[in-house]
Amino acid sequence: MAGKPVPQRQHRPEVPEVVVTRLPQYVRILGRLEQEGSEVVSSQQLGEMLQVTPAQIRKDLSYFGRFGKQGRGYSVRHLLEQLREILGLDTHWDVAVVGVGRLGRAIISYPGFTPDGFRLIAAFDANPEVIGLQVGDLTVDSMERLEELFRIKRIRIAIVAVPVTHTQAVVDRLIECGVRAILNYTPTSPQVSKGVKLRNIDPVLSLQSMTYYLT
Amino acid sequence: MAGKPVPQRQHRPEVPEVVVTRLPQYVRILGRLEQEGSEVVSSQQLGEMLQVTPAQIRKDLSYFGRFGKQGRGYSVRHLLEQLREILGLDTHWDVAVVGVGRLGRAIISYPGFTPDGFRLIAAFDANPEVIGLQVGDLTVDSMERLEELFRIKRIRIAIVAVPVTHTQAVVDRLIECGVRAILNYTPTSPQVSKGVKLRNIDPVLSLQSMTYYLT
DNA sequence: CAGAATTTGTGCCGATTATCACAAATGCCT
DNA sequence: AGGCATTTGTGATAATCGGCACAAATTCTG
Repeated sequence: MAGKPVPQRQHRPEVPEVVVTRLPQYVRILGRLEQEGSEVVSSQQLGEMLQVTPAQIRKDLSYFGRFGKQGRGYSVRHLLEQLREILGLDTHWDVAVVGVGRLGRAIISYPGFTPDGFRLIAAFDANPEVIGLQVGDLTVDSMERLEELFRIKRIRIAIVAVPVTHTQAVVDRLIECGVRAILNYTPTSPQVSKGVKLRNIDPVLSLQSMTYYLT
Repeated sequence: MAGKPVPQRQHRPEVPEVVVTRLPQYVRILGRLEQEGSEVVSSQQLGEMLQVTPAQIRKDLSYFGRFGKQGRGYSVRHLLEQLREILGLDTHWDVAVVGVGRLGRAIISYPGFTPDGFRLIAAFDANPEVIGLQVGDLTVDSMERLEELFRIKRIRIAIVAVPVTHTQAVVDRLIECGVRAILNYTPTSPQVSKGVKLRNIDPVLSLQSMTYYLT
């Protein structure tokens, strides 16, 4: 009866998921350093900037190779390049938004995804009043065209911002047509099959866990 | 020289922070169950709904007391009540938003905070074109009134959605006038002093950690 | 060029976190 | 009432994760 929850499959089983979640932060800092013209950086310096121990940074990086030089540190440009490749950020990713309510519109209009290599190329909604609307530089498609377009355009990443009652159904449809990464803005954590990655953006949960410390 | 990163202070040192972050999820599910009229629930059932092991739920709850009944489970209503009290969700919290750009406006208009007991009662921006504007049912105040209003209204929770370059300065000002919990929407992780809680909402980092598994 | 100063990569260990497994308590059924 | 089925709370154990500390490699300094 139980149905013990199965842990999410690891892409490369030897790399813990926590490590993977830290890599983008390294990428971001390195990007900033490169902008500023830094050529070399030590785990010490990175650690101060990110508020983690230098040892952790070195250990994290060691899962993927040996990028540093003893006595010197890491080449900013080289490490950045390597990490971007490891994370698959050396190419552009096509992303579609499902649900174009207030939240969906804000997401589409948010200019922060594009510079990081994520291209919003489609948006879907069930509401006839929204379908056909121009939002940002996207035209909202009907939910009926979802399967068709995801398949044709080979979209692997979706952002979900539908009403909470529809979340699971939408997620199921997305997975069915090849989506492997879902950024979920609804206040639920839908079930996803093995091999599908899910990240929840849930500001209310964040607030509610902080109030504990305010009492 | 290092400056070893100090771990954030624990409110009740014996309760791990991971446990606290799970409690709001329990609250949410229990709320739904109460709505549906369930009177009793077992850790087994809760675990299935949340995709965690029943043992974890029981262990988590055991940090705060003994809420269940052997052979029966937990009273939905009672457990919900207790958890809401533990998290400080039995009262309303006043919250202010700093930064009323596109993102700030979306946050203010988002209807999801209010039902969970968070009242957005003020909004601030530095841009003269935005100050005085009506957003939702708030009027945007000047940044110059920030200290004044936070102090008078005893606001302890702030949502930050300012340009990334201003984040640290704004956070410092907020802490200076008594804010103890910050929900940060900017793509940085500002430094906060001991005793101040910070949660970052950073969808780009989430996307970037998922692409690792798509390669 | 020799010695001092850095800094990496990693084996090892300690801390934290999750899970197991079972005694004790309760409810249910006949 | 008695036996069986459930389910909690928790001590013990296992798995995961973070950090120390040091050899090896490199740079710097005079």
